[in-house]
Amino acid sequence: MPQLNGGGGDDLGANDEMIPFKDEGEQEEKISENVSAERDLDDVKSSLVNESENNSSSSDSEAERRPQTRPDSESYEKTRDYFSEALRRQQDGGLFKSPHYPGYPFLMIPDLTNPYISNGSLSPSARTYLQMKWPLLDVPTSAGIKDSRSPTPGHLSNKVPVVQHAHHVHPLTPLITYSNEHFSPGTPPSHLSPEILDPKTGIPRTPHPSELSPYYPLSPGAVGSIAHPLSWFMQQQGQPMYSIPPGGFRHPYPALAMNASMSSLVSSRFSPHMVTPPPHSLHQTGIPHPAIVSPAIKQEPSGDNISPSMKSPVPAKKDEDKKPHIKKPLNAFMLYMKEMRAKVVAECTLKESAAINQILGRRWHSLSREEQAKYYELARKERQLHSQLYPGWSARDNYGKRKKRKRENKPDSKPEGKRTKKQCVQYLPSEKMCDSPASSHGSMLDSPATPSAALASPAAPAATHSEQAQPLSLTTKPEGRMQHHFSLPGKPTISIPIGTSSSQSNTPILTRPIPFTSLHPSMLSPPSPFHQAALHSHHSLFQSQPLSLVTKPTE
DNA sequence: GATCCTTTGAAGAAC
DNA sequence: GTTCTTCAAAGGATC
Repeated sequence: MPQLNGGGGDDLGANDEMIPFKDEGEQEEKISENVSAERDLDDVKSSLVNESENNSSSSDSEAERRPQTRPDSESYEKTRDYFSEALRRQQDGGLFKSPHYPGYPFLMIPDLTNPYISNGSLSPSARTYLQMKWPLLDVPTSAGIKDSRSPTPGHLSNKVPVVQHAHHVHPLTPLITYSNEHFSPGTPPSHLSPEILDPKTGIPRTPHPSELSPYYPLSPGAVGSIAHPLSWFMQQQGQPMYSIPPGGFRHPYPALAMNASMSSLVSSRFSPHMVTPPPHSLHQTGIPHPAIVSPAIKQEPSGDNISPSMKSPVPAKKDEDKKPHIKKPLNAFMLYMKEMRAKVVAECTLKESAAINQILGRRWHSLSREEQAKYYELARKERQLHSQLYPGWSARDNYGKRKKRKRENKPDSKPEGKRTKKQCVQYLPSEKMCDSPASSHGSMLDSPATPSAALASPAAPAATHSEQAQPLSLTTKPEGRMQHHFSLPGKPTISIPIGTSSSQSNTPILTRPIPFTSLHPSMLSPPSPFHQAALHSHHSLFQSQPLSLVTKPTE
């Protein structure tokens, strides 16, 4: 199970060799080539196209072309050095020395002149961090944080939910703002703002507790017993946590008494159905709170997605229907996906989530172990919090909530007839290619091959099912049904499926074509050295279908 | 409007 | 212990 050592991740990189982020030799070779980025891009594109057109002729050129997929590696290196230096300086500053969780990106505090000036004991920078990471941290004292210099944009305050974050913004984004690209110092998201503009008067006001977290399913008495998932940081910061009365309390707004980070986690993530609605389930603006009008379960058209308080008073619902749907806590990849999706979408003309997810999946594997560790840790905390909030909840509870997925019928029925799979005819992009410049901040988007996820992350689980080990995400799963296991000392075993996915057998590998030219080269991160090794070991297999856009023939 | 697709990871069931 | 299945998010595509 990919859980980080709760001890704080000191072992994240202790014993494992750190594969060089960038192969110097490779870079030198690349420099010597002195090929322009555009040409590289063209090469990559044509290579990919050729691969899909002609499977047989691409294999040996692929390895050579790999390095060319990073035409901006030099600038990336510079950027990386810059941030490394920034990190070093920041750490030298003593503010965040020796973080318990090295994976947490203390280096990504983008703006130490954040308008949210503390009136407390924290230095502005520290306060900035807290405000950014745990926007609700100062909720109880938010009235005292008012700073006329940082008026919250009204349009944001009014529409951006406090608990349910805006579209494409991960609800935990404030918690996992690993990149300053997510943070615009000038326009802090309203949910980070200590105050909210009254939509009518425009006067900043203290957020109503119900807006901060309008729902908590916890019994008041249970709240106090919950250990703060992020207490390590709270304590480290010397920031007093919200004092939760031992033995519980009877606060009209339990969320107010919940510590902040938990509040943000809970309020943004977990279903409102679990919670006794606040006295008013409408947002103070009168607009239904986005979190309350949660998407819930699409497959539950029975009205469960409406807050109980908003339902018609007619209680003629079965208990089953009333049974709240508690969603699973997000795993690390999901957290990553939520945060990075917008980026990928912004950089790419692709709109299909399936395609985006493929890119994200590949990038996920390209993340360094530290980067992944951040998400593993967040996911772990989410699970921890989830288990604390819903002690009796089991993932099994959600089984069957969705309509049965099609693949359930797949094993013996081929998908003909209804919903015939679109043949993955390669289509050359008519749309503008994804030519958005890669991030220049050394973000994950540009991350060159680094130790693969499974390899890199100490928390990475051994791939237990075939779907979980697809190191070359955009590739076709070759025929057959084999799994090759790779293991390194101290590394989780990695299963590289050389066959169809068990749960998706008979399924086209790529049921929809992905226009390669819509993929920025940086999105097609080259496989990690480990992946390359794996790839090499199965060269012949992958050679036959290196980057196929051809639908795997159904059987 | 409902479902599929696609990704990885977690959890549970089944073997 | 291993394998398999389901669900979590997202949104365009498809039925």
